[in-house]
Amino acid sequence: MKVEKISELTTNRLSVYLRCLRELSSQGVLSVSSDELADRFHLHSAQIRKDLAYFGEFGVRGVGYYVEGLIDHISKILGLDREHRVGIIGAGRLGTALADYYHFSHSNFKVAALFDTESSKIGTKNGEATVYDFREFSDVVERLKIDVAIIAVPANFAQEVFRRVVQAGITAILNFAPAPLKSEVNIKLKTVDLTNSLESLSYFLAQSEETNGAGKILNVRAKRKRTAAKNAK
Amino acid sequence: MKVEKISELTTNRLSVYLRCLRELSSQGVLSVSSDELADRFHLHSAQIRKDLAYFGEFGVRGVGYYVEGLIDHISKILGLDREHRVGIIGAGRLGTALADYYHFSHSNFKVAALFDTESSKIGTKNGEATVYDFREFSDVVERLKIDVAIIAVPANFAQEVFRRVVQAGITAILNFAPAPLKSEVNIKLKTVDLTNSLESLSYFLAQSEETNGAGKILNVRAKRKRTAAKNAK
DNA sequence: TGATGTGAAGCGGTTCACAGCC
DNA sequence: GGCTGTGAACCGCTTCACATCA
Repeated sequence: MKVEKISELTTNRLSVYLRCLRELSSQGVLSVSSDELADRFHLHSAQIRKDLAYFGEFGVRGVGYYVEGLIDHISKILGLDREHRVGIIGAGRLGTALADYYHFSHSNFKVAALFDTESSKIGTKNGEATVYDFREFSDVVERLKIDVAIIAVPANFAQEVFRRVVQAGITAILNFAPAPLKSEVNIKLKTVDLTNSLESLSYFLAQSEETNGAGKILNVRAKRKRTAAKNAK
Repeated sequence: MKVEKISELTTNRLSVYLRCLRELSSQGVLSVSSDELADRFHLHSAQIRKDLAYFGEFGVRGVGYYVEGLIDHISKILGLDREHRVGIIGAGRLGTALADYYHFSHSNFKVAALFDTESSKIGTKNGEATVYDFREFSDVVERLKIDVAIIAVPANFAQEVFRRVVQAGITAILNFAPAPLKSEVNIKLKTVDLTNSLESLSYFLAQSEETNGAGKILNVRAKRKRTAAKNAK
């Protein structure tokens, strides 16, 4: 075990391992080797061993990892042994859908409140969570002990919402707005860009068309200079 | 310009650049340097130049990049110069929310259809898209010329849905089910794991508690061996 | 014997630094 | 002079290979 900085790639994988281990547990499996885990999600066994070894010696040589014990360890490492309370800013379609999604994914994340500025939405219920006025964000955060924020507002509001969220003392933020938020130290900001995800699929489609279809990729170098010059208008 | 394999990290960034360039364009900005772009989203300027240089010499030395021209180039590279037609499998809360989201993000992705197996949902409208019976997936895909699929079903159905989607000839798939899908060559599968995203925030919170609070990180090595042994039960 | 834990090697992506060009 | 395009250096993550231990 080292006292190195743990990469986010590692913690992401821990969360994936955990899901798998829970399934194994429900199937009554007692122990599992890194090799077995590796081919569930197509990863390398050494990677799994390294990820786990950062945090301690959880395995037993010649045997593997005991499923129940490992679940406990990973849960504790990820801080999933205690409940987190989530506030979702933006009670539009996306915000309410996320509220639902997380509500039913019976995890340690409880959606405690939604926030919006539109008066027609304020006061409505969404499952068990009420929609509050975003102008009272700080107060509600304190009262409901919210420690995680999800931003689900249009891009042009995102930076301002982010500022207010940080101001209210929230340090962990999941952002769904397609905006390049300027973050700060000691604030964990994670952006999920739904448009981006589709566009990168589009690139793949464009590539396979080119290779299946007529022209080979990028044999157009000569043209480029002219194009750039022309763009000057 | 090289004829190397382009990393997905690069294409993701291209999509981010594109959004920024469109904004600049709407502000009437004519040209922009890699340095200016770099501090919009806090990136390194060399990175931006490299990303672009993979595809051609779009810049002008001493000047920068012409905004309009670069928008055209990136759009073409990402295949956003033509429309894509999306089918969403799973007409639950998440599926319909995504349908809405993509419908209003006036991009080149048109949600052409949703799919479900629940008879109460089949035939209903969702914005402009109808919910079809998933059992007729292949037919509808062909008829509506769908080329991108979004999987928004519970985890336990995901692998089977994935199989059917591939069978119908779809090669680009965005998956929201928290399941480790086994993919194939020539199929582009991208998974967005909403639970995962929150759990990695949780790790961050757990860390900052430890450092702010009592114990320093991981001074518990000695305990570990005992714990592992005990887990054997 | 069989699987872990881990230095060392390998690899891919980012940053540096500067030649080349406008 | 200023900014791009790019080889070289750098850095961090992944994979290898093997000593270690139940």
